Amino acid sequence: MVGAELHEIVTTRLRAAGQRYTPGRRAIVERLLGAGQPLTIPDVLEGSSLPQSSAYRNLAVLEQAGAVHRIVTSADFARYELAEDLTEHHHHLICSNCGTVEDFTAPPALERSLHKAVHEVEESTGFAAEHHRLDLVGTCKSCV
Amino acid sequence: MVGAELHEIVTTRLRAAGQRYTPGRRAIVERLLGAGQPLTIPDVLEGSSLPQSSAYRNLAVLEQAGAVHRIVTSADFARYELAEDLTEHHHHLICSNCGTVEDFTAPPALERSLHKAVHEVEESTGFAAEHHRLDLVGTCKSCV
DNA sequence: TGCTAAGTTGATATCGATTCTCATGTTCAC
DNA sequence: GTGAACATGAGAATCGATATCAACTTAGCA
Ligand SMILES: [Zn+2]
Ligand SMILES: [Zn+2]
Ligand SMILES: [Zn+2]
Ligand SMILES: [Zn+2]
Repeated sequence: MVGAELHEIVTTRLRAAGQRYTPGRRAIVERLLGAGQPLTIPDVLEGSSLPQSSAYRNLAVLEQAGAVHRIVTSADFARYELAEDLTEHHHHLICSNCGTVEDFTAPPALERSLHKAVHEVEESTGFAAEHHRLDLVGTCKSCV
Repeated sequence: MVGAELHEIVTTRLRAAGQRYTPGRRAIVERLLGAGQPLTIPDVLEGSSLPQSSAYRNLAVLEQAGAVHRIVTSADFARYELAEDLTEHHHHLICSNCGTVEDFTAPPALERSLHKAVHEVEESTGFAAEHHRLDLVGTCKSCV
């Protein structure tokens, strides 16, 4: 997905939610796009003149519109990334020491196995799964 | 795992952390054992005379001692369950509507596939995984 | 059984990430 | 251009969770 295309999709999704794609929102989306990993609010604000309250509000709006996904861990701050259908399906490596979150892509065989299991669980429990979430919790490279 | 055995293990773990297995802590462990699904603090307090501050403190102590596991979702309250090695390895069905969390056990083939993938990811990224976490997010049976 | 150190309790105060408020600024539609 | 609707940003408010601290229990020893 190239940048221009991304912004068009975000525009469409915001419109559908009765909202506008303002420069502040675009700045947030671009920062998330450039980061390549989920960012906290302080990360998003760093070196920017964006007010904190606007960052919180706009990330919430973008999440409601389906353009951004919020990741909550046991760390102090939540993290945000572009919605999966704007990037690609992936999972997370969560460092229990420093709190950083990295992306990783699971082997196709595992994804197939997952989809099959999701189906089985739906059948047997009556739970309607919207998506699966797989995290590996441990220690990241830079925390040794 | 039968109750008596469980309490012995909890006692041991608390001792190792320099703490005691008091009646209040035991009451919490028994409630978690009886529930069979992760409970919020209000759930734990319901119909009990346990003060809120003690519940928070003791659940934190039990978590540090490795007897209890804390689950954080996007719902208002965190949830607590007995540590996996006191029950059995399992995963969670998270209702995005009402916030409840149910346990489910993944098919052995999936767990094998997972372990293999975890190993591969560790090799390729340098991340040291302590455990994996698989959640299905969707709508529970009672939320239709 | 007393004694003391260490741990625990519970009411309350405090914290801090996030959300809410509202007056002002901006944008879109007609 | 005008008005309605939406967005902004500074600050206040919210609220789950944590810290505080004096009073209470317990464990271990003499
Ligand atoms: Zn780390
Ligand atoms: Zn997947
Ligand atoms: Zn539900
Ligand atoms: Zn598993």
